[in-house]
Amino acid sequence: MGRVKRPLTRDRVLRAAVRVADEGGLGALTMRRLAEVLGAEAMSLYYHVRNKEEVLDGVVEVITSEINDLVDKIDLPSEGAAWKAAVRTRILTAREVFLRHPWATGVFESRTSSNPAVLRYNDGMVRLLRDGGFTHDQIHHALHALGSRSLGFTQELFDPGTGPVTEESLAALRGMADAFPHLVSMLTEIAHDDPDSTLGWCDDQKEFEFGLDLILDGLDRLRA
Amino acid sequence: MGRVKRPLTRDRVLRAAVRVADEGGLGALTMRRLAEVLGAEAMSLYYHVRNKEEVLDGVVEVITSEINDLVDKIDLPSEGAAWKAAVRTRILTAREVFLRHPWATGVFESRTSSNPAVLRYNDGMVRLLRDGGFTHDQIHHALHALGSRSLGFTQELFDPGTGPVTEESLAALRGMADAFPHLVSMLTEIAHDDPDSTLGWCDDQKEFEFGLDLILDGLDRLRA
DNA sequence: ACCTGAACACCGTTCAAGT
DNA sequence: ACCTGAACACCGTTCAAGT
Repeated sequence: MGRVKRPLTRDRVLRAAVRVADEGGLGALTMRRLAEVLGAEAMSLYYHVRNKEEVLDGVVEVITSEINDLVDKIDLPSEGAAWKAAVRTRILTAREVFLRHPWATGVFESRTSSNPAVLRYNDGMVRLLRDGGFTHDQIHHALHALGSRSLGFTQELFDPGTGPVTEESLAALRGMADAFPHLVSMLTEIAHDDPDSTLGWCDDQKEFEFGLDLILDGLDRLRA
Repeated sequence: MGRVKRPLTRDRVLRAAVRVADEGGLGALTMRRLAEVLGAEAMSLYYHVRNKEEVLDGVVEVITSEINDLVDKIDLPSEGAAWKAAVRTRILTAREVFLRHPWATGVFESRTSSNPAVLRYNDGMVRLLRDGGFTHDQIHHALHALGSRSLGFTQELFDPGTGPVTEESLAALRGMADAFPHLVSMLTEIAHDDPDSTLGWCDDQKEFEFGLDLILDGLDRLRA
């Protein structure tokens, strides 16, 4: 934060990009704003990165490195049946990083990046599954089946509302009973079972773990 | 495509938006280009939609309606154990629509939309799972576990390359053996097993079905 | 009610020029 | 080698004005 103007580097640019997005969301991450926080002009950035795409690729690298730093510290057995707990912990640890940088999932989704950090993360995943006794072919399928869950986040399309369950939202729900009877039945029952839910309609973490365990259990059954 | 200038409507605007993206990708979908194909000025669009966000929300609605038209025609038993085949067919049918509009997954990912079309799709999904004997609570978990897979697409982060397996790509792979030993071992074995693969490293459809079946089998085991 | 022209505030990026 | 000022081509959007 000092007033002294350190020279720009690719690394400083990318770390600043994460900081800008942390503070103002992905929309705040413009080349001009990025230069501003670095005490430089927008055009100076182009000496260190080719274009904005490269900044976003770099952001993926920075975030994934943060994940790697955390998962590298995990010291759990992974031989045989222990693979599952090891992979589960790895993924839930990675997830913590996305909870700190909620805007980052969108960046990961927008590119199929295979930078060194992501490759290293996947390499560790292959190792754990290998320890579990899976064949290379099974591991390949497993990584595809996990998709973004492997890094700790999911794309939710079913979102019955993020706010808390209120009298208004319940009334709105009743109004849709004719058009979407099965959906409304389900949601009213869920709201009724947990009327004081301060978490809103769903507990993201619980749902993530449910889906993750479903897949891990399924994989475990495939082991030789 | 007659020369006659029909009046703009919200519906015409949204359908044109899908057409523009089909032809030039999501990047081509600008308000100015959209107006152009409709034979109007960009500013005229704002009489029918609030802003570009609403155009994108509308695109989700149009695409999901296309999906609903297809899945509504499916006539399969869904009582008891038959639920699985019914859901599987529904999802793979929805997937066909995204294969026709590959740019659309990005739009779905960028918003948690609950427009009427998406609600209707989910309503049908709840019905099928209900027929299968699941409780409302289980169905709720199931929809979260499926995530975007419920609509027929996944977010792939593990992508070892889209091109075909060539001598160059294999050489590049060998160069990474020190840094990512487990990953490289896996990929070389996969390439070796299927050396003439014209599909490239992975068959997207096969991987999608593998992951889908893993989840559906897992859910089936939860039924009362 | 429906559409438009001109204008504004913002992008990412190029290029020639500075030190 | 590193940084910058001015400028360009493009956005989405506002607003007053047309029919």
